Formats: sequence, structure tokens, C-alpha cells
Amino acid sequence: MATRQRIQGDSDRGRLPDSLSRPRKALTIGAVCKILQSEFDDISISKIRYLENQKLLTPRRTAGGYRLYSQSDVERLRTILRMQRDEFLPLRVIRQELAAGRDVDLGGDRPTGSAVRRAILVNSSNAYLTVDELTEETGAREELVHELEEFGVIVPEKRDGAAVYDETDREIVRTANELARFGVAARNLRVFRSSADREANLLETLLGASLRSRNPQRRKDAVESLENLAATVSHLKHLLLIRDLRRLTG
Amino acid sequence: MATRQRIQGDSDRGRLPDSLSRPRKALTIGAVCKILQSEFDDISISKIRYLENQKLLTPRRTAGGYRLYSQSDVERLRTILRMQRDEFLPLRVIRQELAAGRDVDLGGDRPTGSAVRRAILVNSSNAYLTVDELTEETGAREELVHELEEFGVIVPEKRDGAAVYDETDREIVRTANELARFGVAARNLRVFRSSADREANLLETLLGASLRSRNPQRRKDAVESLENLAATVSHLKHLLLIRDLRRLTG
DNA sequence: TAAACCTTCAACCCTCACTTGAAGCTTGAG
DNA sequence: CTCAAGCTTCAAGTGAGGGTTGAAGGTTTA
Repeated sequence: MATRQRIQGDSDRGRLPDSLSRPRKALTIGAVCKILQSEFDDISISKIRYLENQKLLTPRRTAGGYRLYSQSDVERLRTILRMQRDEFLPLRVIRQELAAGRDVDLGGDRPTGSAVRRAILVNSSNAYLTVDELTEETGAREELVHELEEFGVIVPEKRDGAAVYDETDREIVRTANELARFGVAARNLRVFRSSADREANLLETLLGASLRSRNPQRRKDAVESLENLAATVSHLKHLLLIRDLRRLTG
Repeated sequence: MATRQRIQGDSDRGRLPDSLSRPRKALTIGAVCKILQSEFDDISISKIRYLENQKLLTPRRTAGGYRLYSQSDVERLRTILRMQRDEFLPLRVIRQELAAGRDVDLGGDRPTGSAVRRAILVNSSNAYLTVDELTEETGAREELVHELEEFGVIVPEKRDGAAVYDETDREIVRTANELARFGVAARNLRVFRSSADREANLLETLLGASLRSRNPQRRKDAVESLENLAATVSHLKHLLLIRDLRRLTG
């Protein structure tokens, strides 16, 4: 869905060179690489060539032998890269899936809920959002955002005097907005914030030394442990909540 | 399917006090290997040891150092092997998934990729476990169970003078045991218990009236809302924790 | 014409997921 | 008590997957 919208956006801007708007310009390998760099930080020209070598792509060629990527080649490549990054599929399997006509699951452009198993603690994309983008993408009222800030549920950074938000903030706002529909007000969320703080402190005392270690391997291990711990802790909290709620419902 | 049978077996066993109803003895590594050979042809003793090395398993040991696999260890191993074979997940990711309490999808009935939307608040199976069953199935030391009780993390019911535990308790113990491996002691979990209590209270004030309503339809709706709320709240708590931890990792 | 960009191909490299082998200890049936 | 079968650790090795690098050279476009 997201992809489809993006394509429509593209065709909007394709209106300018009017006449031959339908078959858009084919790209060289370097251009393709630049385009995909924003979504995939590990892309490289040599990797794209490698994928072709592995029979995952077959772009056209110029008379001189240069590769030329059509729009659909780029889409296919994007699909491949997503399957690899988000679903951890080996190339052998991706090849089969594509051959079988299966496309990557791009249902509802939201990462929530669906199986995005990427590392969560390393902030890969450095995308920052303005308030407007935040309300736009989450569907929350701006008022809610301000309340969440007031109660410390989100803490935006200041950049050039304006508040900017990251992807975690966006998901928090999205979820808070969901809760608002059930009548949970922003001030009620202070409870959650302070528990989270306490819990983070606990984990810090456990792993802080390793996290601040001068040994990079040790630091990397510590971050991995922290991710596992965070997942386990969240699971435990969920179970405890369920347990309490069960008692409520009888 | 195997699991389904096992669950029925469990509930049968729930009423018998003890003794030879089943031969659920702990197994040595060779025995485990033989059992799994039918489902996974690439299993080997060295592979099982390797997985332990990678922190995916932690079987108990005999005084002499032999590994002893509980029923739940074997189940966990089976899950790992399925995730590896059927979903192509790398071990690093499997570790995460297990930490998050996600189990392999063994539905098979429906092709829908989405989660098992089983009701969580209505305790379907009335299986109760004894302490021995609890430690056996979770692989936790009995001492840990007692500590968890002491700190109010689990609160068993009394039946005929003996403590009995339900399935949520079992999952809590399982998860606490997981955390113990990271050095999180039972007393540290008090933090989580009190947060959960506060949060449950919050939700109760929001929905309590409906939950105690005399109108059955209204009560049913309230329980549904509560399940949604619980899921959303848990998600929010997770996000907040991640947010805090990100600040720690820099 | 020159700079920027592209080509192939072989060799190299790193990580992951194990396997192998040596040397030695444990268990349980007889 | 003995002894074979089975288990232990640890270091080193293996092979596939997924790329990267560099040399030598061709193509495009300003």
C-alpha cells in the first residue's frame, strides 16, 4: 500500500516531461544505489551486482554493457532487500518466493504489530520528525502531543529551537492515541513512565559497566543482552498485568 | 498437534496428586537427540551443545556434570529447531523471539500471518500444577519459586493445604527463570509487581463499573475492551522502556 | 579530451553454524 | 568393582552464505 502511494507520487512529478511520461527513465547502478541508500544503509554497488550474479535481478544493458534499471527492477530490488532485512530470508529462499510471485508483505505501512524483528536499540534511521509530521503520521491531536510532553511521556530533542521527535516517540504517540480512545488520559500515563524509568535503572545497574566498557566487543554483547533483557522484562510485565486483570474479571 | 495432545495430558494430570501417572523424567543429551531425530534429521548431540553455548538453552546438570533436559527444555529446543528450519531465522533472532515469549506458530489451520488471537483473560484450561510440576515444566529451581512467592510475584492458591499454580504462574516462573540467567534476582522483580498492580488499578477504575455490571453483554464487552487495553498498555510500556534504554546505550 | 562512471573476474574476507578429535570423567548394568 | 557406553570440555577446523576489493579496462557525457 505504502509502495503504491509512493508510485503515485512519483507519477505526479512525472507529469512535467509530459509526452514520454509512461516509461520512466532507466537508472544506472550508481543512481539506484543512491536511491535505496535512504531505506537500506548496507546497500552498495557491489552488492547489487552480487544479487544479479545470484540470479535475483536481470536489468537491461546498454550497448556498451552498462546496467539499466527500470522502475520495476528497483521495486524488485527493494522487495529483495526488505525480505532480507526484515524477514531474515536467505537469498535462495527469496529467489523462490519471487519466482512464486509472492511479494513482500507491505500491508498497512505501519511497523507496529507485524513482524519487524530488527534490532530495536540501535537507532538505525536517523529520521527526525516535526510536530506536524508527528500528528500527521499518528493521527493524534497536537494537544495530546503537548500533554504527553508535559507529563514526560515523550521528551523531544531541541534542534535549532524546534522540537524534533524520533521513531520511538512516534510509536509512543500512536499508542497513547489508541489508549485515549479507551478513555486513558495523558496524565494517567505518568504511571507507566515512572515504572519504565525504574526498570531502566534496574537494567542499567546490571549492565551499565559493560555498556560503558572500553572494549567494543564487550559493549556490543552488552547491547545484545540488553535487547534480550528488554524483551523478557516486557513479557514478564505483560504476564503480571494479565494476572492482575484476571483477578479483576473473576 | 503433538502439543495439543500434550495439553490434554496436562489437564488430566492436573487432578492427580502425584506418583507414576507419567514418566516425565529428565533426559540426557543423547536421549533428547534420539527423540528429536524423527522431526529434525539434522539434529546432533554436538548441535544441541552448540545451542547451549549460544545461550539458547540452559539445562540442569547432574552432580557429575551431565546435562539433564526437562520436558520444557525439550519443548524449547523443538521450538528453536522449528524456527530455524521453517522460518529461516538466525539464532540471534530466535534468542530474541524466545525472550519475548513468542512461540513458534503451530496453528497450521489458518494461513493468516497474524498472531493467535486467543483470549488471554479467560482462563480456558483449568489445569493446576503442583510445585514439582512447575519446576519440572519451567526448568526453574524450587528455590526460585519460593522466592517469587515471597516477593509476591506469584500468588498460588491453596487447594487441600497444598499450593497450586495456574498457567500464568507457570509462564511467569519461566520468564523469571530466564531473567535469572541474566542476573536478575527474584527480589528485583518486586518493582515489576508493584507497577503491574498500579496499572491494573488504573484500568479497573476505567472499566470497573462495566465489569461488575449486571448486564452480561456489557460485561462481555468490558472484558474485550480490557484485553485490548492490556495489549496496548503492554505495548506502550515496552516502548517507554526501549526509549529509556536507548538513552543508556547512547 | 577528461572526469566520472561503469564493466568483469578472481581472490579475498568475515560470520554463522556447526563438526571433529583428544583427553578425560560419569553412570549404570552385571 | 568393573567396564562399556555415554557423557564432559576445549581448541581447532570446516563449509556455505554473503559479500568486498582491486586490477585492468571500457563507456558516457560535459
